[in-house]
Amino acid sequence: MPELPEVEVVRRVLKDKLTNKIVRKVDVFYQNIIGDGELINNVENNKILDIKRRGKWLIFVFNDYYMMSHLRMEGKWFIKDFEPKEKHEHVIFYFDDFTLRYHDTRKFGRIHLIKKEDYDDFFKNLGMDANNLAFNYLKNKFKTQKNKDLKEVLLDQSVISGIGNIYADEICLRIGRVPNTKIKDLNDKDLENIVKYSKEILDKSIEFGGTTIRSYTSSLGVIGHNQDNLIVHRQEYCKNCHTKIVKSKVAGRTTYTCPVCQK
DNA sequence: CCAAACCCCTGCATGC
DNA sequence: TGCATGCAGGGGTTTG
Repeated sequence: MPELPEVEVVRRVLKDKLTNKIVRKVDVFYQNIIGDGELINNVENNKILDIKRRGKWLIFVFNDYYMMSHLRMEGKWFIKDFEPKEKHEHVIFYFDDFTLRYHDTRKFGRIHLIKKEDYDDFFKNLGMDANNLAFNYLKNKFKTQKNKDLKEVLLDQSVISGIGNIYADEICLRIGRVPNTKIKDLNDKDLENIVKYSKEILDKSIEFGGTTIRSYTSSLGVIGHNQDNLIVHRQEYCKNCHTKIVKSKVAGRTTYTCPVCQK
């Protein structure tokens, strides 16, 4: 389940391999990935100028368009030769000497082609990136979230973008708060810690190539080793204090908490 | 207006 | 061994 660090690692690999390459043809094999009537074939014979990222969104930059890719649970990008399509490959981009394939076993991911002028509108409900937060921004955003659980708000992409279930647990651990702490019970020091440790945790994960929990896949650029750095998420014992981790549900998600490190 | 429920999907775990 | 059942999960949409 790619979150900000995994998407960033993929972005860097794709940017390196695809910048200045021209898409010759696009084949869509599963329409729901693209959405109704979207003209993804408009990128044919267009050059990829850059690849950017915002939250968990990958942004392929063309002359007149941005192609927005969200991997959701299991989406992956592969670069391959001109070999036959595999079962879970749903979109194939043909270049002069290779192909780029969107692979997604659960078909939850989405690819949208938008006009450049629609960029702001597309992201109008997206919060600041989790590795570049600011205290005043959080202070202001949290005013409308007072009775919500901390973890629910960390996962809310309209408040903070890029955090998923793994890093939400890790951030709660690092700031020493249980995930079901109400926002109104956080003090300024907690907010400073969210800003500081979100950046630290996510940047470190990027450095380690992201977190790879399902090791049977070899997703492009995402054979990361950050799973070795996780302190609570999917752990049996806390890596800080070796106390047995408590498993529960918060915000509808499987949640891991250390009863000693978190209050 | 908000929150909860539902929906999209498949692989895997569980139970019999 | 194999079949049926159910669960996970990001985020958009629908319902209450």
